[in-house]
Amino acid sequence: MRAAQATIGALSEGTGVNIETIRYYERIGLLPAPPRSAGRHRLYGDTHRQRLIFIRRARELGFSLEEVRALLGLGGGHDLTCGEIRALTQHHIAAIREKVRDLKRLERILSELAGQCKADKVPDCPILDALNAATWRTAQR
Amino acid sequence: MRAAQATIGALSEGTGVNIETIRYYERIGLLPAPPRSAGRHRLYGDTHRQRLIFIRRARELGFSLEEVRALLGLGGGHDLTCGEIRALTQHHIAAIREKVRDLKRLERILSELAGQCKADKVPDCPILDALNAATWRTAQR
DNA sequence: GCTACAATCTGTAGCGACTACAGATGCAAG
DNA sequence: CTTGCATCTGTAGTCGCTACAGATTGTAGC
Repeated sequence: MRAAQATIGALSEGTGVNIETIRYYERIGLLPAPPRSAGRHRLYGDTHRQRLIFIRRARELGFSLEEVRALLGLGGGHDLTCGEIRALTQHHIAAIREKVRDLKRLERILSELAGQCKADKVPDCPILDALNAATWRTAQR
Repeated sequence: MRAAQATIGALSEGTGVNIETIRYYERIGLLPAPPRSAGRHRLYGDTHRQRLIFIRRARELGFSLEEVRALLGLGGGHDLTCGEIRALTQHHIAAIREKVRDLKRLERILSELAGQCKADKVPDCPILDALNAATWRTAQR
């Protein structure tokens, strides 16, 4: 383990998290405030780096910042049990599946509309027509 | 055609667009300001209703408000050609496909992690373990 | 030591697309 | 006329950052 003391720039470089975002995470209490240099510059150690990487990975998996907060055990005293984390995850999976369904339906509709465009030869645009007439109608939300 | 003059509440009811959202669309110039009653209440006609439904449908298809503005021909004088609209649409389709791919990858990873949870019997949580160790790593963005 | 110049600091405002108030009016039924 | 809902304007909040401005600090070359 090298670099026990990293500046915010080095941490950003090393984790792939934007500098502004790191400060933002500190402000909202996700990342603990690190010690400072004589001139008030932040100096991060390995625990901070690991925590930040954890946050980034959880974000990549689609957890919201509030959920990350819960996963980190910052939510009012007690850590989540494994069962609670599993429930949270499965809730996510369901949401993702629904979103995939929605997007696929959208893609199909848009593809059909685009397919009706005969390369600038038609007088009026079938896509605008569809937006005005809407025989397709997406499901109610 | 009934109800040549609808209040904002009736319009909202009839189109499925929130009252606040209707006022918001007016404020940003997507929906023209309607005439008012003696007491400054908005009174909408059929053209407004049709326009609002057009906006809602375009939004349902994933067009941004700026794109809707373009589709409506509000973007600085000239309307979009059919070819431009088609290009816009196909750009969307590509973006949607990419999002679907990302979400499916996410779903697969989360499902695998959730599957490793053996219903509260294991000592430590495999999901948290994964967030800390991250052998899976999602692709760089 | 001095001078550049880069990095970091704090604080605030902006993004998209709404949503949620507060506090003041208007309107329609009984 | 009163009651109570609808609507009005204006502003602030949401989420997860991102982008400044303007002031300091850290560092490398001379």
